Amino acid sequence: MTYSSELIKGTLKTIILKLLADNKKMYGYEITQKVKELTHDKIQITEGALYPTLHALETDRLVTTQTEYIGKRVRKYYSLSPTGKAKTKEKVNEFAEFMNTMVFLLDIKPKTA
Amino acid sequence: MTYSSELIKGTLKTIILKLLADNKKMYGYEITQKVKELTHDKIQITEGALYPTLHALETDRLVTTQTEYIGKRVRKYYSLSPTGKAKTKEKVNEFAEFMNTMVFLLDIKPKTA
DNA sequence: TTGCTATGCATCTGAATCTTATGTATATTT
DNA sequence: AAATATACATAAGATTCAGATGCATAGCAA
Repeated sequence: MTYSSELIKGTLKTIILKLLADNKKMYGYEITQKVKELTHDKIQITEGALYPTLHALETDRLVTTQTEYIGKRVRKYYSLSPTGKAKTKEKVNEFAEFMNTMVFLLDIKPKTA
Repeated sequence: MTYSSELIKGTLKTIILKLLADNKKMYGYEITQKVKELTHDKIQITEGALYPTLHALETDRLVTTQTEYIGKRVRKYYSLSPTGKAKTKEKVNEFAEFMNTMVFLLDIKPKTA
């Protein structure tokens, strides 16, 4: 099962930033695998969504990059800049608030675990 | 304060369906005002987003419509069809699950009210 | 050794969904 | 009389994502 793609919209950037905040440096492919793993395949980040987003984060100076070679294969690592760290908190907080609003609007009962 | 628009993406249809599930029949303008009111202006539905969405719901047979005249002014009421009611539960549940996934992914602490 | 799968980067076309602007018209308030 | 609120709607443009495609290296199984 995968969430209908429309739900992911608007959260991708936040997810990526949060992963980078927790892992110091990660490369693109690693991010897709980590999200797959953490969400038990419920969220799959496609490459067509991932790379443009990473490039946008770089353009906005929220991440810095360093290229490494594993054998002959290129690997591009992304790390949060100080601005990026601040932005991450901001985006995560905003999403948390948004969730509270939606819980109220949609009258969602908390899970009795 | 208003949530950054990207967050709303993908949830608009769900919000509208849920409102109709709670209110039997509503017209477009009423929906925008109700959402504004319930969210204390944090979510604002623009007309450019609302009407195409309502028309899409009608095309998909999730809602039925009835036109009324208030004086000389047209008012178009929307009501959920049986299919629409089922779809509403489906969408709300999906969003609830999505939120659980995101809470875990983003490591969001529940609010201590 | 050949082919399949995984790793790893990237771009492009198209679809979906939203914002902003515009348009029309009636009703109410100042 | 003018401004604001109510009420519908569409159109152009921006954003953002999925799916397809492309290139290349690496590992594993037949």
